Amino acid sequence: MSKISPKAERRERIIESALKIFAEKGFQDATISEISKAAGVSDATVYEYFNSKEELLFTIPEDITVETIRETERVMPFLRGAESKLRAIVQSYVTIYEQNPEYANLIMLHLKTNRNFLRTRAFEVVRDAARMLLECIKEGIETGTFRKNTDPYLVRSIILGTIEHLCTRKHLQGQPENMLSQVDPMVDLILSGIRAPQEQQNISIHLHMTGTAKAPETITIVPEERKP
Amino acid sequence: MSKISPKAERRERIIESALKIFAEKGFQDATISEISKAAGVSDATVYEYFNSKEELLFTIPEDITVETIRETERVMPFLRGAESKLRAIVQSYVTIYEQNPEYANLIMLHLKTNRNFLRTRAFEVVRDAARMLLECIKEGIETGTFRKNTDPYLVRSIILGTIEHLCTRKHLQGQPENMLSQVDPMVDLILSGIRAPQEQQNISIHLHMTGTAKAPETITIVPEERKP
Amino acid sequence: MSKISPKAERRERIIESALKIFAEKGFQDATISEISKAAGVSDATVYEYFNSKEELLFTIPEDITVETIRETERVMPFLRGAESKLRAIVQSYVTIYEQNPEYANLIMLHLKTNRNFLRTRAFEVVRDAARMLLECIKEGIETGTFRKNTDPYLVRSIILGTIEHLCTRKHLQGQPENMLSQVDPMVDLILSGIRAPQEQQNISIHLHMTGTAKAPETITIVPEERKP
Amino acid sequence: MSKISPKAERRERIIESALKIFAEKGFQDATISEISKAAGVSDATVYEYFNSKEELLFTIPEDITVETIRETERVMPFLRGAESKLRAIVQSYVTIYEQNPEYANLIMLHLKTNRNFLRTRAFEVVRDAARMLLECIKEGIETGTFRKNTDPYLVRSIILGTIEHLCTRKHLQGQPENMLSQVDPMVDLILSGIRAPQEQQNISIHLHMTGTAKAPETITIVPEERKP
DNA sequence: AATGAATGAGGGTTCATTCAT
DNA sequence: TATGAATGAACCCTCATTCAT
Repeated sequence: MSKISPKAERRERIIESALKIFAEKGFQDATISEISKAAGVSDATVYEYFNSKEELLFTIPEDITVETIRETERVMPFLRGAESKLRAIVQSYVTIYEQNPEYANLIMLHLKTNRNFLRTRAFEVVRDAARMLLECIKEGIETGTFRKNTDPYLVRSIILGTIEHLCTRKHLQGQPENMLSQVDPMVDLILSGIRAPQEQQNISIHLHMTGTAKAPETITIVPEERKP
Repeated sequence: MSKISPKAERRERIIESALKIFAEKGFQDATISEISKAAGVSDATVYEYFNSKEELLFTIPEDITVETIRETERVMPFLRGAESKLRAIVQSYVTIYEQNPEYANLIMLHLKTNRNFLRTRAFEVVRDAARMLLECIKEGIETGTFRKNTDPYLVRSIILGTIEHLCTRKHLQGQPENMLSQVDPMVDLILSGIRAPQEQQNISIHLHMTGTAKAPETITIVPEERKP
Repeated sequence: MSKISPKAERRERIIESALKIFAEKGFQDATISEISKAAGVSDATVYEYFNSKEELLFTIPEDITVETIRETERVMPFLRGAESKLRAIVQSYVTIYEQNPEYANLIMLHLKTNRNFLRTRAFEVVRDAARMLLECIKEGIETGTFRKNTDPYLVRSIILGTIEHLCTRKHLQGQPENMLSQVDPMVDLILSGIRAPQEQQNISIHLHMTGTAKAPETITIVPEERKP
Repeated sequence: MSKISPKAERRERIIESALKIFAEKGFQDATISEISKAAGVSDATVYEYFNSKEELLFTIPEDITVETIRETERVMPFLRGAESKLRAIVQSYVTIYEQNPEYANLIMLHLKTNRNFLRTRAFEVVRDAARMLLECIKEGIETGTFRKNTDPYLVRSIILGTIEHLCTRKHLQGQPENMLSQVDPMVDLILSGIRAPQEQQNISIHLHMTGTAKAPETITIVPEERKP
């Protein structure tokens, strides 16, 4: 039924070529000529669809970003508890980047540091996603899952920063090979850091002072020796 | 007594101008003309000191990076315990970036994602610093301060990623105003996430004095001395 | 009927301007700006047609060289005897240079000594022409027209060297005014130098009629058969 | 006795370096910096001795040219006959070029086609040499050694052109290996071409017609048909 | 709607030459 | 006298963008 219009298809081809080439060479070192050739159209045709090289750049992440975020948002309601949600969001982020290396490359190496990108529709979606993460952290705090004095903004920065760092590192230096395997350790670590202290960790010691002896003036607690 | 040679002084001026302008406009959008004008020299003079625009770019972080890292390394021996060291390193990183906003800008927005920068002398120093951080984490694991199953590389990524994220965010969006104030919460959070469980240190002791003896006025908990 | 495409026409104009200007100022002192202006196009347009200044330089002689050489080759089959051929070739060379002074200038003053020109398609044609000349000399030797011990390579060097010298001299010092008038004397001189001695053709015959018999009406001198 | 002044020695070093480098790379592609470095002096020092890069270029051939020409001139009076002189001059030319390959290279590839070189003191010497050659040819004509109708200018062009061609070819293409071995064949060839016809080549045939017949009115010499 | 062709605008880089020391 | 240091003046080349067809 949904016949793709040849025009939309052409547009798509241009975007794909642009993604590939921008990711490989960066915005400045990529040329329209190169992109149009890869897309099988003329330079001028690129300008039929996009007003400028930069507009083309900024259009690339739109679809994929929007799509993925929407998907994640759709899953959210089915998850219970801040921890599960947080884990799901992180998983979602990393999955996108792992499955779309060129997209990841473009975002991490070329768009994230572009001032004009901040004024972009695509970036708004990114901002939405970041907000979702923030809400989730706040929820955890409110429900008592996370420490009361947790700074949700800081936690978000830690999460996003870590993902970005891993992703950038992977694309520049080839490590880590598989980012997805890092998700659980990373989330575990952060959750450990912000989880509210659990009751069972508090030990009550009942001292029954039998006899008439004076209570000791000093109680020395000697931690068990750690075996090296 | 050590009069600064006019040549070194000129060189310094060029580097400073370049830092300012590269940070403001990025590598590609900055022109040698602009930089040379800002430094009060001619275009050709820039090329007397640096072989190319890119060499100029890569020379900028050298001094400041080297200097700061060395300083941090000098402090290390005086610190006891992985936690203190880790905190000091983070503090050191953030201090540089906080005190040299243009340098931070250049690193975070323009150099971090530059493939050629990886082959740079300045980057080697950066790598050294990252290694120092890693060693510190490993030390914490070995001495039992941190969990045995901690992945030191992941922890490092979390730390560096967070710093980078905060820094990038500050330079693109103006927040957080003061990164230094984030150091302690951030380190606390991460340490909480990787600290080995030490019941003795976290437990609440409820003394129910059921006898007739007088309650002691002071209970001193003396942790056993840690052997260095 | 065959309307010249405007593109080819533009290209032609650029080549003509380049010829003029390169001939006048030499390769290094000519600028693309100058050439493009003379051709009535922009600098960038020159680069639409030629990849570099040097490529433009090397393209210039292509057409004219190829064309003339081919023409000379076409005439060859109609000529009988090495001497006639040799004379025709020299005539052909000199005619080109006489009729295309700028081309001559470019070749003699700027291309002949250019190392990279040796790797050029145009130069291959030049080499072909030189080979044709060589073959012709060899033919003369084989057929006995020229001395057996003639070194064909030397003869060729003499011929080409002379033409080049005359041409260079004309363009630098204005003399000789008309090179074509030098062709016959030059060829005569060289032929005299390499022609096989043929006593029969040069001898004076003195007839002293001392008897009363009737003289024959025809005396046929039969040159001794030459052993191949 | 003749202590070389250190200044003259410096000057000499600069000239030698310049010869080497100009010959190797050509005038335009050689840099003063390169030359001064090779000479062990500073750029500025080069300008103490020579007013410009071009002046330096033109100064190079002076000494060697003057010296060689003078030497040849000194030998001339001891030679008898135009042929001997002509041969000596050619020999002299070729010897210089053979023994000073860099000098030959410079002259043939870089100076010979330089318009400004014509206004040079060094070129005057070259002109003198050419005049000497011309005189020698004229002498041969006057003394009857060479044909009366010989064009001395053309002969000179043939001689100089051949030498130049051989020399250029050697430096660009490596052939001929040894130019000196070409001197005799070349001179022989040219002399054969211009030598006045010798008496002994006229053969007298005495026909003794016995009988009473009338002498023939016409003797036709029919050269045998050449088989194609 | 698509494009072949053209170009304006601009930037990095080089180097002969100068001059204060 | 020698030079380290500085630079003015150019030039080649690139490419995003436009526009007539």
